[in-house]
Amino acid sequence: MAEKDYIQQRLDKIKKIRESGIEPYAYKYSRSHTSNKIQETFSRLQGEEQSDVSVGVVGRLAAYRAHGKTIFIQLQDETGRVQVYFRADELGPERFELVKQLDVGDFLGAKGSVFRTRTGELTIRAADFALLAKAIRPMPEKWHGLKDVELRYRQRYLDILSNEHSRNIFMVRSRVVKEIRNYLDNLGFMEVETPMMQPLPGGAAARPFMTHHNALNRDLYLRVAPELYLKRLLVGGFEKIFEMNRSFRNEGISTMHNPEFTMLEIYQAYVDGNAMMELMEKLVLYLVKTMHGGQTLSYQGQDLDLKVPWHRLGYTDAIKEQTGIDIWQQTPERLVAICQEHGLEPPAKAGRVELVELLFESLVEPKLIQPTFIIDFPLELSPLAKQKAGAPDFADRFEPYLAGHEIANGFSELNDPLEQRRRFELQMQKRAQGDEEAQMLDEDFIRALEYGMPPAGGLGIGIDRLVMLLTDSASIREVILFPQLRQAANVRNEPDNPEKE
RNA sequence: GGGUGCUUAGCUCAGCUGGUAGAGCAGCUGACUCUUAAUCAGCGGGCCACAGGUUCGAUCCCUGUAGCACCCA
Repeated sequence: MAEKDYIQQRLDKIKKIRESGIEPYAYKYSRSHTSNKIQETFSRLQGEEQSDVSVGVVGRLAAYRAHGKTIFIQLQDETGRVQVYFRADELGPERFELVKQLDVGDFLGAKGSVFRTRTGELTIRAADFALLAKAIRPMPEKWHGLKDVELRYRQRYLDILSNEHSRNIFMVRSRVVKEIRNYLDNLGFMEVETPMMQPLPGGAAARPFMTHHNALNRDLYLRVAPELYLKRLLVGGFEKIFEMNRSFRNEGISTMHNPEFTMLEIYQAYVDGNAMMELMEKLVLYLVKTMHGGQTLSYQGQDLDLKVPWHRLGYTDAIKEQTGIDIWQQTPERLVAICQEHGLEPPAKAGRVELVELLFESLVEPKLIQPTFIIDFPLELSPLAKQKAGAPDFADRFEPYLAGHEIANGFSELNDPLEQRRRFELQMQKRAQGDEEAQMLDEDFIRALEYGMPPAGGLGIGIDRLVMLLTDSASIREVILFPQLRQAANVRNEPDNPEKE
């Protein structure tokens, strides 16, 4: 049946219901038990036994089974489903007629005693009920749910109401975020909020979104990272801080990238990157234990063992393991040849470090299945990290990899203002040469460093990717409630008139 | 950015070598006072993503566009 006919049928029902003196969009209903509470509280009921108390439940009508003068429905609330039983002889003809006007998708409240049916299901025998909200569109298929990936993302409400798996992912996500806050709180970290709208987008190699503030008449950028503001707070004397919130990168969309994503950044004064590595591995192990009860995780058919300490492997050594070559001993021409031998096509103007980076991302990353910290990154790729002691071309920096994906990034924070200025200047040179991801010199940040920043370790964790691991999700879109999509071809409310009030 | 695939009823999906489309769920009508994807009988529902082309004739073949998915850079 055509969509408009469904809606017309429902509208006709609403008219009929209103004519009988009932408002189909109620204000409230008094609930005494959630669905799962019904199961817990009355599990002892046996045989013909019936509860002497009356309970009130609410939810969306999820299943409707009519048998002449009796009707069974299932109400779905956030905790699960509970069955409600309507009898014509107990409700009277008028009330029973209203039950017949109900559709799957409507919100209802019902009151009555609890009993167990012949088939053993705990059921509420409705003494009274109320329509709370009438749905005028048909729900997704009751058995298969909503399968169409595009619809699942565009109309996520349908996905979470009809697919338990999706619903569960977002409940896990919520718990992960909560447990992280808990964990850090217990360690004495303070949560802070720094600007998402920044005059200069700093803290990561990424292209920003730009916006404009009318009253100030100035361009602002959505942050690509909170890093430079959090470090200003270290200057200010806060010693253990974190921020867990959105950052924005104006880049491609993929199974691992959404333009807006959630990042946790943690900074601790007077420690170095090693302390942050330990914090990282212990935090993840804690989450896995809390969520899954063990120290292993199954992700996309791979078993990951999160026991600490995780493997540490040097950046250079990691490439050597995969290629057998010490990359720093090779000429750029030789590096291009090595790339090509592995089926890679380096961009024409790629310099030495870009070639090395390409080799690392293509040949090493996918092999890093079990938890591994890659350490000692090339300094040129790490403009905000402190040099490695005794190895000035390398940074005291690490990235943990799980299942072939980078899930965090951290280092001993560079706190030498002169060295930081030099690094920014190198970035600006790259920028002048056309590298749009190179970082911009932030004078205000340098000035803060000039007042003195304590030595500190910093760590940034991609929360979306972490949730992917913990929920065995193959795409970042599965763990973001409303992922960014292209404009649908057939949407009706196109925002060509955003001024409507 | 490149390649491959998908798009058919509100939803889940069939549709052969080109001959104007099917099922289940959902819906409507009727039967049914303990059902569990209730059952039984009947009925309705389609811009076959969109725009062109080839053809006597296109859901099907070709080209383009859009969205989505996967792979590659």
